[in-house]
Amino acid sequence: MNVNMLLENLNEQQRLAVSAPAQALLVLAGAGTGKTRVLVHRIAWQIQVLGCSPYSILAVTFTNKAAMEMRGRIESLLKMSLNHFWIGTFHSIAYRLLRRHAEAAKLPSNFQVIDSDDQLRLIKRILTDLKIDDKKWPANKVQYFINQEKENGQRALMIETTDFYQKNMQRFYLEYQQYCQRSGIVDFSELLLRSYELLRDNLELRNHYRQLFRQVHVDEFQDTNTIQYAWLKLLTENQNNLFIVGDDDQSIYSWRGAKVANLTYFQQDYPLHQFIKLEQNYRSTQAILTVANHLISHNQQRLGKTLRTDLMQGDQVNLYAAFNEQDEAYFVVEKIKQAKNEGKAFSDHAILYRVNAQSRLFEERLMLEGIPYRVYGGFRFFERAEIKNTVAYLRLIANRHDDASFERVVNFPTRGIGLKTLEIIRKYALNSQCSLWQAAVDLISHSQLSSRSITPLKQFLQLIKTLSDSAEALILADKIKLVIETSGLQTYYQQQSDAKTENRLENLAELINAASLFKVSINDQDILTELELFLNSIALETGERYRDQEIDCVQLMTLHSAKGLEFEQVFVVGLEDNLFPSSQSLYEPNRLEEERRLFYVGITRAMRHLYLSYSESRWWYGQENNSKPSRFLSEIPLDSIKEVRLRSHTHQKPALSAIKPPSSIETDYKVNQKVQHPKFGEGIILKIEGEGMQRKIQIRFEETGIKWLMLSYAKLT
DNA sequence: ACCTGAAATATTTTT
DNA sequence: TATTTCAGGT
Repeated sequence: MNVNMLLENLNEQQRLAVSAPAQALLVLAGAGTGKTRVLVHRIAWQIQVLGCSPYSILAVTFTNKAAMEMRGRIESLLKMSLNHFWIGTFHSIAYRLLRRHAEAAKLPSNFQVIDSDDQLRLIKRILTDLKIDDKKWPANKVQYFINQEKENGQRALMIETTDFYQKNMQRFYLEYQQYCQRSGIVDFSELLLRSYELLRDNLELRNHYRQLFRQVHVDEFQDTNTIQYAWLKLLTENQNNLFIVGDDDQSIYSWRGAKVANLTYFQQDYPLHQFIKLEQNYRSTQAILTVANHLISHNQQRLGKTLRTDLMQGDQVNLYAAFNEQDEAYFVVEKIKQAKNEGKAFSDHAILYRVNAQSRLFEERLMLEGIPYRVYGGFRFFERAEIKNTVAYLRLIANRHDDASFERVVNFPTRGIGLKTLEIIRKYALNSQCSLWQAAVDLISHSQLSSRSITPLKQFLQLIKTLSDSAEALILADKIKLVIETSGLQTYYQQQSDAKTENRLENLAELINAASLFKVSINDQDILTELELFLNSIALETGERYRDQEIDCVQLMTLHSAKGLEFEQVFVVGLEDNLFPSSQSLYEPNRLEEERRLFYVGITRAMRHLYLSYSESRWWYGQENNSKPSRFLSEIPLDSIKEVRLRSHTHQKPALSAIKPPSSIETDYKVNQKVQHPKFGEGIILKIEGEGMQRKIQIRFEETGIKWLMLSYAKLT
């Protein structure tokens, strides 16, 4: 391997980025411009040419998939195995840091990672213990609040507020925080916050890692949130060695706390950075890029860049107006069949939709035609109830004082331990500040339980004890097998043999399979058992990696999960107002821009052929609704799209004529004027900005507070 | 403890 | 519409 090999087949801009000296660098890379390629070659360059040790390179991504791909590509480029490379998601890197420095992070060495589902359950539990009315203070709102605060770097006691709502939320946050600390539980946002604090408060450690990492790389930087950026800054500030790749036009996670503004902050915080734009697109035809460029130019907040391609014009972008959602699915599947007959593979096709619920129609249609397909996202493997139940048993084996798991399976499968008994155990545990397990043990020995419930409870405790004893000598996969067989789960799922539960045993078998594939990293001098490591790792994984990827099948996914992927032929479906853009984003300019970026992401996934479709009516909430074509369609020049139909529906009215830009509002508004909004109610105008279609208006609503609205869409009276 | 049916509730997007 | 939660009966 020589230097030239790493630089050949790169364009000038890419080459500049790859061969730059170690310094702060921003690569603003449009869709399909070889972003990952640059990152991969850059890392290889540092190892090969600059002589960096693989351990001295940190690369962070947002998904496990991206991390795995990057690792694989570097490995095949360098032809060496880089097992303990610092490549991973923010969460998994944070986990690794905390694992190594648990004590310094003020965590018990056997701390447990919980997923958002577990987090919600825990919050519910805490709220009931506090005797809080869950109608007034819904657990998911509390969860959202806590995570949001953590992602902004705020601990409960750091929040300064006099607001009643916030005060209450703060109290719940504090309770939750204390509970987690007591029981060594770490949720997703805690991983980030805790590892930030670890580096912030620990000069020695911080310096160690600052010296270790010669360069820190971040993929999809536009998706970083406040705490992630703060963490990166701790590692790189004043060293000027942060290498970031991102695209502000593909920022689609602001609802999850991502701050596009971090791109701007980076430019301020690293004044010596180099700035490279990648605008040469290698993925899509001219026709597709024209549509993409036009669409995204409607966004106001952009750093600005335009994609170019040397590829041919290609087929026009197609638009199909379906008369209902079934017709839409029929159309898409027909097109896929046609392409297959012309020699294309099923896996060259992707159907992209706004919400997961839309997948069903396409699945039905594909199934009917006997076409293999794969749905990404949606129900995640490790979130299925049967998996979670098994995991709960495993967790109890690893740690009997895991209350969440205790609650989950103490009476599942049912063994005669009712709510009453459980209530007594909870109360006892709360009073004596001990775990539910300990409470159960104590209550039995003090014989403070009714004779009816004492036997099953004893049996349960005995079951867990026996399980952990006999599991001790077994390998991981066999441990899990033993649990499934002995706990009664297997019998339970065997008895439940309706169509829906049929897969459950298969899923359990898959869990055993996943365990047998699980590899413990040798590197970390861990005190944890293999089981504990496995349990933590599945909290951080979606289970995607254990799936079979060999089969040739049509790809179905949300627009969000399509980011980073590419397909020969792409269908973006359901392009209707209220669905895409979603009804919750229609009236707020920032959210509308994000929806537009989401559409932009969808369009730029296509290499050769792009089909857009909408339906004139759609079943929603069990009702048939007339739908309007998405306003985004009116932002694409008409001559760059071709209207298509199937031969069977020649009577259809032309689709393009239905697409009209929203009528501009003639009424003039003044500051301080009272207005009425269909969704938000009454309010007062605070500010008006912008001209024409881009005119924005700031209103204080009595109910919902201050909001920016797009005047041309706001339907004010 | 568990079953049943009615009523409420939910639909972004994910580590 | 589909799923989940809740109340009331056994």
